[in-house]
Amino acid sequence: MAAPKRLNRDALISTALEVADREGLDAVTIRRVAQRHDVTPMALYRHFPDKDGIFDAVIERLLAQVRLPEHDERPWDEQMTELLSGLVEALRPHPNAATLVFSRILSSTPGRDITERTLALLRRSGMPVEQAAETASQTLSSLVALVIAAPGRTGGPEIDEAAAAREQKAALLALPEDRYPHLVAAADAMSSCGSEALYYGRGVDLIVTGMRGAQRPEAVTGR
Amino acid sequence: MAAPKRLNRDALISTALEVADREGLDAVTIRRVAQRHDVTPMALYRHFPDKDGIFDAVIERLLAQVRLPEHDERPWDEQMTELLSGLVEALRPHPNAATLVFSRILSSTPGRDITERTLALLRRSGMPVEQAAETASQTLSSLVALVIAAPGRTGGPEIDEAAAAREQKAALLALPEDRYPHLVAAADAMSSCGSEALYYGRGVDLIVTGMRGAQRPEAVTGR
DNA sequence: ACCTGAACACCGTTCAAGT
DNA sequence: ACCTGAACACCGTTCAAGT
Repeated sequence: MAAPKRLNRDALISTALEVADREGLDAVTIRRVAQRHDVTPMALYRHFPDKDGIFDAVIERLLAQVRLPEHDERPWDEQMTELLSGLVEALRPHPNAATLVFSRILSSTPGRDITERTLALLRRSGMPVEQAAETASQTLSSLVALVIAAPGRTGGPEIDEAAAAREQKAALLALPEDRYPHLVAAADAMSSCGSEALYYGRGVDLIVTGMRGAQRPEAVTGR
Repeated sequence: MAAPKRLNRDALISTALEVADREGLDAVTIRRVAQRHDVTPMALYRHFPDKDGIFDAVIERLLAQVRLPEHDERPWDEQMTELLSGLVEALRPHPNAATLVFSRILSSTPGRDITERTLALLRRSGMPVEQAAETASQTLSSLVALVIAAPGRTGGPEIDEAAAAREQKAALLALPEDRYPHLVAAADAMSSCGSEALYYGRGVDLIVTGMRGAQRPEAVTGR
């Protein structure tokens, strides 16, 4: 008879994600995840090839939450906005884990689906294949960056987020005002999101507007 | 008499950066850097408070290379393009280290200078302070993302870059064409930069065009 | 099939010395 | 002032076993 398996892959992924959310990516260790399940570190190797495999699974889960917009006759930029907003929504709750997406979009199935759709919409907008590929790549990584570097985030363990934001703000306000007038004036907005909805809404708009501009060559400056 | 100091802070930073470039960020360890200078790990603690201090110094050096454009009467978007291109040029040779920039732009002097100038140009474009702060934050992190996730980069140790690109391309070409028609068609462009100059030039344009669009409300869709 | 246990080659960092 | 040495509490991972 098979031994009753005590370990569950999905639960392990959840634990890894929780640890990442609460204490940062560096706190996610095989030994720590194992401990939370009252199991030897080596037990995890039944479910993942190695530590990176755990991260792969975490990202796959996050990206799988993204719902692709229905195929319909709406303008491409409207659908693009919906698609990209979906990606942002999926990553927002997990800014620490988001870093892992950079190297993994094309190696997970849901990531490939998102990329495929982005490419499709860019092609529909009139872009040649090569430029669409470049733009898709730039776009998706930029959105990940938006989540990682959202004002108020330190990138660290994030024990007390509000305190970190206050500290950040104080540091900016303490800057010499003659050298950093704008940084001092924007201390508040640079150290915490007034409205996350607005921050991400505008972030997506920045990109989509840039895409639209690429379709109107006269708007592009070049270098 | 003071003992002749064998260790040099700048040289240590160079070593850290070299290791990062060649073998990835994870390969940068205090012990490894120390070993390259024929010194005990503890010797480094004379020059840096801890490991993170080494990373801080690495990023400070990279960002210090960015030359801010002269103050002149050219249009804001032209100056912005120059500024952002300068940042990209500084980071391009060090994609592995670039990840560290996210959490450090505002905590290094050159990073603050870059951010201050970005804010100034956005304000000059007509943006209100809060939006300028948001946009500056989004812009700078997006450019970092461009470097980190440039087609052809795996994010890993990068032993053989060309081989990794070929492998990536083969993986894309092996995808089912009915489900991923665009991904298959764009396999080449998704797995390596045809022209890095074009990739980064268009990347900067994407952002700057997005900024211009924020000044023309009718171009913004919203959500 | 699923998990354990001991071991190996690494980490960052503290503390107490040496010269 | 500058560096060493031993030690501590961690890592990921291999190998060989237990049930």
